[in-house]
Order: sequence, then structure tokens, then C-alpha cells
Amino acid sequence: MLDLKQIRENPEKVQELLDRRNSDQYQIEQIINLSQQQRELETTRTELQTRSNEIGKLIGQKIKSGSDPAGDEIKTLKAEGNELKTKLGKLEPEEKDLKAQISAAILELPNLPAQTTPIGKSEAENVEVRRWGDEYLPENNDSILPHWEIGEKLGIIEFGRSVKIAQSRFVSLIGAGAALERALINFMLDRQIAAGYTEVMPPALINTASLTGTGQLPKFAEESFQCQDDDLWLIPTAEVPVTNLYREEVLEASQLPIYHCAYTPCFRREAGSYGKDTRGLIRLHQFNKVELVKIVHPDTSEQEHQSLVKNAEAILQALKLPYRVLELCTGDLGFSAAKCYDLEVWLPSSGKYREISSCSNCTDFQARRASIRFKEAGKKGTKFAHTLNGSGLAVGRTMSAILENYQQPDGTVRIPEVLQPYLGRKIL
RNA sequence: GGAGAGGUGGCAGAGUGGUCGAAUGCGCUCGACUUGAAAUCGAGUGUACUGCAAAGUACCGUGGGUUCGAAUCCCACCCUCUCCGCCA
Repeated sequence: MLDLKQIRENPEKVQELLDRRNSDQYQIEQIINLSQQQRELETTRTELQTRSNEIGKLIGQKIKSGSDPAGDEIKTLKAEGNELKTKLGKLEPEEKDLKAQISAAILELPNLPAQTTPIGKSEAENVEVRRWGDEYLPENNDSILPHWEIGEKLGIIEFGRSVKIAQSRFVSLIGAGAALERALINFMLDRQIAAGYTEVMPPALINTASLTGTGQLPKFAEESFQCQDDDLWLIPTAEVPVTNLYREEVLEASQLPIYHCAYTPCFRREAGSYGKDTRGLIRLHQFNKVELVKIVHPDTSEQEHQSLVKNAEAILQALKLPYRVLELCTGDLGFSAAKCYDLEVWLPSSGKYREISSCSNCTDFQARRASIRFKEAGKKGTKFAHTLNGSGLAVGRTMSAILENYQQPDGTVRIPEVLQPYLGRKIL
């Protein structure tokens, strides 16, 4: 959520930053107008309320000091009180309605891109920051089977039957496939815990307030699975439950930074991506992910962002999977992010780098929505924290990358060295 | 799912219609005393919004209602705890 005060005080600047997202759907003019009306109303209403409070106190005092409760003096005061009540009864709903309109409108606005975020229209203008692991690129790209084919051949990924029991875009992992997924999860968690993150195993179902807190709602309701009879949704990422752990809390500055890692399944409706990535593990309604979440002091969020990206990269490096780091341009930036780096892993079968991690600095955007604040010792008042999150990593996509990059001409797949202890084997 | 109890400030806990943003205790901050500390004493100690400010307004689980006036009365909902049922 953007700061209404900032919108009012620097409208041109805010609008200009919103426009960088290459969309004309984010307009602040209406919000400024509504806010102006609301504040005028509030001033009037408060004046009436003040008088009304005075009358209430006065009546109490008079009665206590012996005035006749049914006498003229009290009657006159009550009459004025009633008059005020009638007026307030009109103003209050009006103001409430304005406030509701403002907050509904402001919840639809995305975060402002950081000044340093490269300006661009679409993903085509994302900026490659660095590339790693060229020496690990497979030489025989053309002879490498796509991961779904090798997976099926090895009998470790079950596509057809999974569609029967659920729907398309669901898979089951069988035997060594399931074990490999589990090994990857444990490996990733162990690494991130060693890097200083505290593991969390959060609920996989969360309420509307939580999804609103991190920015998935109200705008992207069609992206999440919703339960019919309860105010519960399936989590699209662990970012939502883990960040919301601290919703509506005032933390001590000394508690910051907070680092969490979490393995959870993630559920996404993938509405509007019908034709894309219909085969394999790339785009599923349910997938596993190890997520990194940081809650930090605003002054440190930039460096915390850089180190979070490094923590995600470390997994790919340990697995010796070639990847590149992109800085997303303003046109491709996620709703809650001010700045975002994507890690893309090399997928030989498609001859492309594919996203395997997305690391965002959400600055105070989520903290405002979720009211995650902190207090500095000795200082008055509270400040909004900064929240960051990143995948460390998407597990299914990592498995895809291993099945392809580690594929051998004889149709077997080597297991990355660091995973061997977890899996108890060297080859699939 | 059934029966009962309860949700008040950082915590504990009082408050059943009027000056209650809320007693008291603990905690915390500052000061005094002390060589230092403890103890003791004194002062202070919620958040948000509007406003240049003075100040005002709102908040006692949430939302409605009654009233000149609600933490206090009424209604609905949510949550927590105990017991029973079911259950990984």
C-alpha cells in the first residue's frame, strides 16, 4: 500500500513512478479528490463530535450536582444532543463510505518502482546483471531429452494419472523422483539455515487478511485457490504466511533483521496462462518451493536484498547449474516489488534460461498493508519495516534443470555431488 | 458438532451507564539516594488520524443497535480456554 500522505504531498512524483510500470491503469487523481473530500468532512464531523462530547459530559455533571434530570435545563441539552446526533448520523456514513472508497482504490495500486529499477516496457527490457556457470553448460544440447520425457522414461514423474485424480497441471512424483524432490527440499533448507535463516513451517491455508497484507488480494483473486465454506485460501507462496506472521505487530528494532526460510507447497490457478508450458514441471497448479523472507530496517533493505539474491544463487552454484541474474525492468516488476532480481536457470531442451527464483524488495509496501512496524529504543513512534522475499529455490524447476543438465548420453542422470548424501545414490 | 467460561494498555488485572484512554501491581525510561548495585522514593511510560499549531477525534475482540452519553446494556459474528463427541 502506498502512503496516502505521500500521494497527497507529491502527486506528480508518485504518478510518474507509477507510469514507469508501463500501464495506464494506475491513476492517483481520483484518490486525491476523495481524500480531499474526506478530510473536509472529517473536520466538520469532528467539530460536531466535540460539542456532542461536551454535552454528554455536561449532562452527567449537572445530574450529579443535583439538577433535575427531567428539568428544562437538561431537556435543552438533550435536545441539542439529539440535533447533533442527527447531523452526525448523516456525516458518519458519508465519511465512512469515502474512506472505504479510498482504501479500496489504494489497495489496487502497486508499489512504486525504486529509482534504480531500470525503466522498460516488458520483460524484453530486463537487464542481465551477471551470468554464472558457463563451464557447466552441457555440450550436447540437441541430444538432451526434455525433463518430462526423461522423467517419464525413468518412471519418476507421473503425468497422465495425476490428471485423472486432479486436473491438468498436476503431477505425481514416483520412487526416486519423490526422493529427489525431498532431497532437494532438505538440501535447500539446510543451506539457508546455515546462512542464518530460521526455518518456519507455516499453514498452507491462510485467510483473506493475509493475502491482502502481501498484495495478492484484492487485485489478483483469480490467481489463488479459495475454499468454499471458510475464509481460507491455499497459499500461492510461503511469502504470504511467513510475512504475515508479523502482521499487525510492533517489533523492537533490536529484533531486526528477521530471516526466515520455509518449505511449503504452493498453489496457483495460473489463470490466463493456458497455452504456456503445458508440459513438464515448469508451470503446475501445485509445486514445492523453499522461500526466503526477510523483515528488516528500511536503512538496510538494499544490502539485505543483495545478500538475499546471493543466498538464492548459492543453491544453484552448489548444484553447479548454469544460471543468469536479471534485474527486472519497471514494466515487468511484480505488484508488491520496488525492485526485483530473477534467477534464471539453463534448460538445455528449450535452449533457454528459465526463471527459478524471484527476489523482491517490497520496501514498506507490504508492511503498510499488513501493518508490520518497529519501534526504536528511546525514540517515539513507530516505523514501517521493509519486507523482502525470494525463492531459494523453486524445487520442481530445480529438478527439471537437474534432469536436463545432468543427463548423460546413455539416458541416465547424474546426481549433483552435494545432493548425493541426501539421496543416497549417484545416478538415476 | 454439543455444553460452559472468557476476550480490557508490554504483561497481570480492576472497572456493569456519566469527568474512563481507563484504577492497581509488574515491567520499562529518566531522576534522587548510594563508592557501585539492590532496595526505596519521585516523575514519566499506548497507537492512529486531522491540524502550521493549540488542540481535537477514534480505538477496551469485530460489526451493528439503544442512549444526550457505552469498556459497561442489547443483537450478530470472530477468536481463545475447559469438558464431551469425532479424529491424523
